[in-house]
Amino acid sequence: MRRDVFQAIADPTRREIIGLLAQNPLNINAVADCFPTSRAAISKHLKILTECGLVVIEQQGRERICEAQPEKLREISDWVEQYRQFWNEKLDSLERYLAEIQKNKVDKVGEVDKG
Amino acid sequence: MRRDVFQAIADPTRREIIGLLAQNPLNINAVADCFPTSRAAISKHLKILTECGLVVIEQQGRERICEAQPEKLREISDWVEQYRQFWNEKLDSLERYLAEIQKNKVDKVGEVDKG
DNA sequence: ATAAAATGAAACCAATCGGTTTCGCAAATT
DNA sequence: AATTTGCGAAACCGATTGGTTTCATTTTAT
Repeated sequence: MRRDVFQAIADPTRREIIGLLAQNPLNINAVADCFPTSRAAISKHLKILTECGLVVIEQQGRERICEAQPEKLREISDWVEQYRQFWNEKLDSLERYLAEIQKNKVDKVGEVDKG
Repeated sequence: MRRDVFQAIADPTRREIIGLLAQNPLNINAVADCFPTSRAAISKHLKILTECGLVVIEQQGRERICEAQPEKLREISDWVEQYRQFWNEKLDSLERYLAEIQKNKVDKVGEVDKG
């Protein structure tokens, strides 16, 4: 099944799994041991992660070794980064606004001093 | 309700709404007019987007103006970027590998020429 | 050969999701 | 004053989600 990376990382458990596998590859039971849920549930999460390419699984005898493919996160990164300029602009104008009211306050104080 | 930004951007329609509102603020009907779904459906999407802070809505008479707050995407950016170093490393080692087999190929050709 | 370990697959469940239609209400137009 | 516009809320629907338990299969260890 074709899977969406955005949908895959929507679940907090799956994000944790990625964080876990980014450190070192683990077999499915080892991953499941890190969570309070059942092995079957983790196995389903891993299936979703492999279906969108965030994880690859290699069969080794009776074990299946799961490895993170974090470069697939570039799709997310690309989407988010198209808005970075936009949000920087907004923060810049906020800073200008704050600087402006700060300036006015100083001016007011000056006036009081004068008056 | 407390909402998760990751879950909010999981839906493609909601990502489109963000893209739309990043250009200029629109009222709810104007947003809905950009999609084939009903106004009620879009309204629900906007509710989710406001609940996680990706959109703010300002009442103006009978209209409600929706504005994107893309700086909230920083949460996504921060999570993804923690893996960038990791995936750059992997790509680097892939490049080294490709360079290596390329070198071997050239060596082989040299051998053939010699033999 | 038998037992244990690692896993997939299937059946099931309640909750959530993304969608709809309908109704009602307040603000703006006529 | 009557009508139109913009919208929320509610009820409903089928599909999907995240979880479970149980069972079968394959590999490895005893």
